[in-house]
Amino acid sequence: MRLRKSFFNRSVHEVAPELIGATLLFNGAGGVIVEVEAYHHTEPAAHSYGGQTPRNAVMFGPPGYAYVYRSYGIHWCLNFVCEAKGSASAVLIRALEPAEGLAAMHRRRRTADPRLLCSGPGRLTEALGITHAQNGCALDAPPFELHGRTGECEVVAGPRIGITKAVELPWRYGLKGSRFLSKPFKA
DNA sequence: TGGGCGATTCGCT
DNA sequence: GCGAATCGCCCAC
Repeated sequence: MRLRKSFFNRSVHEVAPELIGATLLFNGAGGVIVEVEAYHHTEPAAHSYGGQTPRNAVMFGPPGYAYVYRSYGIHWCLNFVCEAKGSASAVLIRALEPAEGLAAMHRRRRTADPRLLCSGPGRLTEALGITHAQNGCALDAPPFELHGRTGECEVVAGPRIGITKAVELPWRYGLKGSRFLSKPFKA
């Protein structure tokens, strides 16, 4: 089932685990979401924690849109804006299991190893061809295509990766046992 | 107005 | 394991 904007108009803590097993395509390239992290404006690791700036403005807008920011001056990271307008919460998409548009993704990533295509937030945006041009784009319209998961899947949770604030919050979610995680979950 | 630092990745040791 | 690449934001001067 195709995900509409209303899917995202709920608590980020409901949406994030439900995105595991969903399918994300961009211009026909992408795959199954196997790892995400939730960020909420009330918690200091979120970009929106300190209030609205030109960079994070999309986070303060309505849910169901893409927030894309530059990480370490090099990579692009893709988020889905959640909750009601002004809540400024989002889900960071961290890893996909590649499924569609494999040739294009291998070309953009310059690797033959399928596990290096989309296993990391910077890697998956490069594989799909997502940049700041997509900041503020609707998620329920081309070139984005999002489908809800079709069957049951086992979701595991743990602490988020690569942050220095609010490190203890277990807001990283993953597909149990997936070989395409950016890092394994602690057993 | 400038220096430090971050939701990262890659290559070399 | 460690450090470099590199851009925008933020806080201290």
